[in-house]
Amino acid sequence: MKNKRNRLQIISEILRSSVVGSQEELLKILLDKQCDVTQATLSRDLKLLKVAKTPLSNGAYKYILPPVNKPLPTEGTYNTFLSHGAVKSIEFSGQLAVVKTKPGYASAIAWDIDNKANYEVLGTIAGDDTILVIPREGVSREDILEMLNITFSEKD
Amino acid sequence: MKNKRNRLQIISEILRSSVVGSQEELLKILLDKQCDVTQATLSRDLKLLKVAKTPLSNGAYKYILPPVNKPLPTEGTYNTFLSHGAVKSIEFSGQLAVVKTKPGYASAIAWDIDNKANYEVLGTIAGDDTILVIPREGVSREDILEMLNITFSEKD
DNA sequence: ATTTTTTGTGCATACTAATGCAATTGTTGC
DNA sequence: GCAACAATTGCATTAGTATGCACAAAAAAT
Repeated sequence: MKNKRNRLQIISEILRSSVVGSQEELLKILLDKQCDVTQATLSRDLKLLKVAKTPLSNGAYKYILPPVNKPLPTEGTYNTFLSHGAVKSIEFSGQLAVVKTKPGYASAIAWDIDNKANYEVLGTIAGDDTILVIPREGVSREDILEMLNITFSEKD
Repeated sequence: MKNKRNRLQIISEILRSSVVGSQEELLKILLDKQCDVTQATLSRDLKLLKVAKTPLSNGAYKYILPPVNKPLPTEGTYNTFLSHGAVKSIEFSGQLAVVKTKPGYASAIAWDIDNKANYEVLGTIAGDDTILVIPREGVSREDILEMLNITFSEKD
């Protein structure tokens, strides 16, 4: 077990900067960079990174990273979302989440959520002090909370 | 050789409206819709449509259509809704549909939907670039897509 | 109309990716 | 330190996907 996090980092850099069409191919590139793993591990890594394999116009395939590569499952950032000055509460009902903000802040916060949330959120609709968050199917309440905490854990 | 173009259209509606994780799975859904093809053909279709297979947070996989910014492989009278200049995407979660538009366009498009959709839609709520569409009970996702395509197929 | 070319498809198979299992290594709490 | 547990990986295998080839159907050319 060399260093997984480092390897994931290297993989993202490779995928961001070149066209890789198969795991075997990526395997060789990694070997050159002193990362000696098997295809099995690579498959798991790519799953973790949510890398998609997509067809190109030229008939080949390419692995692509998800649009906004969020900080991966980093540890302990709790309640940072609720610590955000403008956010008052978040509650769930059924599949939906409702975020309450200070008056006037809803659109701004909603915009942040829209732009920083990658997979979990389908869309948001903001009033003046209320945001309706529509999670993607299969996304749990915990997933949403975690996403919000990570999203709002730095600066802003 | 039934009708390739029609099949591609059906495939994209299926992929837009549900989570499909393998070609075999898609094959079965297509069979229900009187599209009887083999996995080989499906693989070619997906390549043509540039459909990517991507891992989800929940550990499963999903085929996803490319973002609708480029001219789809020849377009007839299909996908007219998504071809609408201001409409960026439509996705579903649970009973709800979420339409993304260019900034500022949501209300206008929502108004169109409200007024032109008779039975299928109970109502819409629009933010700035997001519309929440609430379908009537018993209306399927594909019904919604079809309704939108028809609704937006003329002048507008 | 007949030939030629292009397109669409299935079949079989090669290729590629995902994963159950077990072994190993790292972590945590006594 | 040591037991208990969690994380990471390889191996072997299965599951899943892509494609060469051949043929049929459609379209285009003559």
